[in-house]
Amino acid sequence: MRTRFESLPEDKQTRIREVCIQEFVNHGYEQASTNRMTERAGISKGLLFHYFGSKGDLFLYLVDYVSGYFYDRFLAAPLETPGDIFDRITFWGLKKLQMFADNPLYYQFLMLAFLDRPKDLEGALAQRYQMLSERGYGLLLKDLDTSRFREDIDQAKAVETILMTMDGLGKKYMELLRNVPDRGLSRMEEIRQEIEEYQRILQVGIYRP
Amino acid sequence: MRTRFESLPEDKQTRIREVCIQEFVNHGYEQASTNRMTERAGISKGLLFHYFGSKGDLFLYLVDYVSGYFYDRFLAAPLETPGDIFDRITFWGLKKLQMFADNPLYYQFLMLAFLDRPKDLEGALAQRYQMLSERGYGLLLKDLDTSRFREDIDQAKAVETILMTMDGLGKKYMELLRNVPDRGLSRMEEIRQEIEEYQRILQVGIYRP
Amino acid sequence: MRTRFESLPEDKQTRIREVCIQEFVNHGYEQASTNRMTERAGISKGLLFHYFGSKGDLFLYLVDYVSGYFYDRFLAAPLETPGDIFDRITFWGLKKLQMFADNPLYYQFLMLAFLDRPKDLEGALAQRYQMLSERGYGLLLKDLDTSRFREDIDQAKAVETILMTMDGLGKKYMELLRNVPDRGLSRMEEIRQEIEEYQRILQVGIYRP
Amino acid sequence: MRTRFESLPEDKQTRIREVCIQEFVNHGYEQASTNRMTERAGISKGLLFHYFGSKGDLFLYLVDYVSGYFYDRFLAAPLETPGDIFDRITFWGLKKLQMFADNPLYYQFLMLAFLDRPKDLEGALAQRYQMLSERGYGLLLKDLDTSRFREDIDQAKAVETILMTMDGLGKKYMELLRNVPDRGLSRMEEIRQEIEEYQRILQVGIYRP
DNA sequence: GATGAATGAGGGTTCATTCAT
DNA sequence: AATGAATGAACCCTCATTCAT
Repeated sequence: MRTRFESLPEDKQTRIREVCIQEFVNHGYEQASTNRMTERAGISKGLLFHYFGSKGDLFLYLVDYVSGYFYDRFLAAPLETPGDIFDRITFWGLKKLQMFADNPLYYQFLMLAFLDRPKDLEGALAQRYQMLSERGYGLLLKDLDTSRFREDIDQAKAVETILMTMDGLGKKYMELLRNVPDRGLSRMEEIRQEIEEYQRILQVGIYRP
Repeated sequence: MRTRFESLPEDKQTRIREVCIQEFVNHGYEQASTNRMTERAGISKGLLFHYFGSKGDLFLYLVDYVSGYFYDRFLAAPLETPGDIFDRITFWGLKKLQMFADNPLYYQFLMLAFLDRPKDLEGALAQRYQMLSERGYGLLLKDLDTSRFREDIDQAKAVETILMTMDGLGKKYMELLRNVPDRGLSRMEEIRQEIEEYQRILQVGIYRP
Repeated sequence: MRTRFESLPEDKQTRIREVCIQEFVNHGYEQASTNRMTERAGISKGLLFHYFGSKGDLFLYLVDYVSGYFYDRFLAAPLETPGDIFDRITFWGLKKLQMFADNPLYYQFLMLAFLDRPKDLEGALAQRYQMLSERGYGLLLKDLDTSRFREDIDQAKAVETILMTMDGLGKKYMELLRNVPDRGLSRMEEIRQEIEEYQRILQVGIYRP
Repeated sequence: MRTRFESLPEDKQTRIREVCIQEFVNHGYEQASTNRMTERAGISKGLLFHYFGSKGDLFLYLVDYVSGYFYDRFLAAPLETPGDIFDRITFWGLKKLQMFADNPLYYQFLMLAFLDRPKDLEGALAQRYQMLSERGYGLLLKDLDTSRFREDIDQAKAVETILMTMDGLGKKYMELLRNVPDRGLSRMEEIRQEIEEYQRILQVGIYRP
């Protein structure tokens, strides 16, 4: 069942979406102004509410749209990476980088929506986050092969160490891409090598045996 | 040179500060209302502006105050921890936990100020963050003893791996403290042991030799 | 000459009418929303205006429809009640009760239209009220037989005393029916007896001779 | 404890009150516009809310003010009318007429507030109505002397007959005063005589013995 | 120093109505 | 006949800030 908005010509939809996402990313949910949105999109105040009903529903629509956008492009393929946890995480980390590089605006919007959740929409967003997580990150830890792990360490903590390091790396690359976005995916191979060095450090340890 | 505000009786200063910090923490910078602050502090609207000039200046004053508060209590002492990088980081991580446990409201306020920087105050806050960082975290990596590190790994990356893991751990504990604040520092010893297990994993590595 | 609306299939007409009347009764004329009406009736916004031209015209159409509805069922038969003024008024009062019980929604709508007249429609409604009154209530006082009245009292005032008492009673019963609508007409005989007691009091007077 | 508004110069208070009451009487609670009020009172939009907080609170303030106005002038004196129920009711009925004649605008405002209670304020208004009623009308039926009543009629119904007739009369006079307000209290004596004729009719009855 | 009355732009949202399709 | 996108004024209310007292 198409919503009112989705029945619009594609280019108009796109223009309105970009304007609204930009406004949300620039000012945050509460501080974003529907007035500015309509001005910049060149439509009347009333029309935005004709389409979406309320600021909150507009936000949720955009979350769904952007989630779908990334899902189709990056997440739809099942996570069938062979190999151990390091391989899987590399695969997943690079996917996130690709998503960011592909559309930094959209990616920032999702981060805003999922990490700085506006209070009013907490419930609705938590649910969406859950769903999207399960389709991606969540599968990472299923059926994990830890046969090569040392036996004298806490295995759960070992896994968490890997995850924390990779989270930190992800944040670092994201920051870098945000500040020098034009280099985009061109560094991808370079980054992959860097990740591998970090993984090797985790594998063999830092101290001499 | 004392500001107008600092010439007030200490208890009145304190009351006003607590009310304002609470309001900022509860609503964020933009959503915080100076009207509510004056109402709750029991002073007139005009007076707040008489003291601080503007909402932004009030915020910066509070950032400086809270920074000073923590600096005096936790950061002033030089970082003379003996031992290698792991020891230093443990020392630093526990300090952050202590700061949170000592005054969760102030800690949250600083996190708000430094991590979700309000656009208008971006510059002023970045500068303050820089200064505070250098006095604490920054010293961590000075004159680092890496003599026990393996030679076949990238040393800078090894250090960063440690830092990233410890950042992740810090976030985890902070979350825990926020949700179960009454346990407070009582778990400190427990946490120290947990940190050491993580460090051991980093030291010896995850895979069997 | 059939209006556009009246050329519609009967069931569609009915659905639209019920929805609109309900909306007017629930919210009053000004607060009633044509948007909600079209949503609930399952027709487009434009169509309502295609049929009725404006909110005001829609309201007047409904007034006419409901007036006609009651007129056909309850008022068309000439008021040929034999007997004196008391008999006639009893007859008329019971009619009003029947009208309410027959269709409380319609009855409330007419009360809204005629007693809380929306400012914009004041003139048009006053005229309609006049017409409907004359066909019902108005006939009540034509060719009145007052031969049994005392001679030492003002006859016009005596008649008005009866009318005012009966109006008061009517309001009381209406309130009762609204609050306990399911009992509906079942109390009709009981009410008739009550009315007769009031009339007897008026006939013989309150004080001892 | 004076409210913000009550600390204003008396003439400014009066101007604002009259403007707001007029607006409420002209358009009803929901349809009344705070924008129009501030325009006509010559104050800024924000100021009205600075004084009263919300449209609803403004309305309740006005209800209290007008209630107090009438209470001081007409209701404060205890209802010590000697004589029977007819005397009491005459006394009370004339009071209401005086109240209307004294300030028709205020009187209409109270009728609006108490009889067409805005839904949002239902509770607060019901409570105020209760209190005002008890101080006036409510006392009417206390310690009633019905010793001169006939014994063959239902006494409760007899009392109610009187009340209903007088209500009807009250409404009639009110209507008349509204349409010819300039005559005001000048007809008071005339009206008193008319009331007495109605009461005599009720006392002796309409039919010949 | 201290007050709080005063401002007016801007917030999200609803509304009856129009008109190209 | 029927649609629903489109309008823009108006709604109540909040805001940080100013300034005469």
